[in-house]
Amino acid sequence: MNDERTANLLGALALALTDTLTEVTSARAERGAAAPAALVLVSFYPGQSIDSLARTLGLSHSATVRLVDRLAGDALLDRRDGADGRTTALHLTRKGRARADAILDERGRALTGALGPLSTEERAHFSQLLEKVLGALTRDRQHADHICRLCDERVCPADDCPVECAAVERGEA
Amino acid sequence: MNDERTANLLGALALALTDTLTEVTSARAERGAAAPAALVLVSFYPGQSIDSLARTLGLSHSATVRLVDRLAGDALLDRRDGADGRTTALHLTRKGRARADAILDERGRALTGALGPLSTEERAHFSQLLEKVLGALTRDRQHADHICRLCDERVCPADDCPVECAAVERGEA
DNA sequence: TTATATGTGTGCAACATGCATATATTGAAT
DNA sequence: ATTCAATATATGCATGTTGCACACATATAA
Repeated sequence: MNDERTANLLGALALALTDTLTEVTSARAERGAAAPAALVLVSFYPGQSIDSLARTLGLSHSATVRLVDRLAGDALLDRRDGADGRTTALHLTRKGRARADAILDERGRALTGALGPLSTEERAHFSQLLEKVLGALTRDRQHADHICRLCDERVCPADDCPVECAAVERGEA
Repeated sequence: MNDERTANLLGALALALTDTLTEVTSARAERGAAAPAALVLVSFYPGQSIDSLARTLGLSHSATVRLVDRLAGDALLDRRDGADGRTTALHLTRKGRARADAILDERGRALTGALGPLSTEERAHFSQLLEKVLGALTRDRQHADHICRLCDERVCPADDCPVECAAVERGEA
């Protein structure tokens, strides 16, 4: 077989899917490319600080402050007092939670649709292959969080996630 | 099996790969996210007009004019006279060709690396599954070109490309 | 010849982003 | 207890990419 061609197909699929997902998720939070991920992350990890969010998003601190400004301006999230006097605890509003859910639903719909042409057996095998590739790709904890920044942890819990598991392994070593 | 989880893994992989590929390719043409694709497209389809490039990139016309300005300013491509008096024919300079090659090489390296954990048999199967998903994803000719905007046609010629083939099928219908 | 469509380029404003910096709070060392 | 470095948040500013509206040139059709 031609590995280079397989690699190229993989690249094309990644690009095509990311295009679609960006389109679909950004439509629900029109505040830049990172906005949907921010909502999803705060939804699953409420009380998170801006700095922690910045690291997971892969944005600078100041860019994240501005992003939070915009989302708070849209009444999608609140800044509350953190345990530490310096930190801010981010929480979604009711409206923000609805947006986060919509983002995850649309994303899930698009991705499930992409699996449409595969049979049940093929999907099972595809899943195994995806797990292998994903696990090997993961560099460390922070990278893992970044990769999973748009993941739906309702259907893919952390203890069963190949990316999370790889991060834990790397962390122990 | 859990389809939603498989879908989620697919989304995570697409995101992780696109992050890496964007990083790797943008490092060779630091003129915005679309710059690497522009170089690759002009490399495989020299003489192309700005409008055609804009449609394939999915950018507005004016944004593409500016992108071409920047790339020409970096001496990566030339504007020549087109057959039509209105159109510009885009051609890469020697330097631009070298960049396009570097972009494709780095992209290929990253993607081939991602396939590392798979056995020969697994890669062959993976390839088949990717083809099915990609083909079904393709909407029309223009979408096909957009999906393949960073593809290495040296290793994945159009007559053997599932995306191209799907576009042709759709076009005939 | 006139009207319409197509292709290119520019003025302008909007937007997201990073760097440098200011300020406040925490924790550790003296 | 005081001082100093580290941490967290926020802001001023500059940069870079983008789209819209528009101007202009060229081609095509009526």
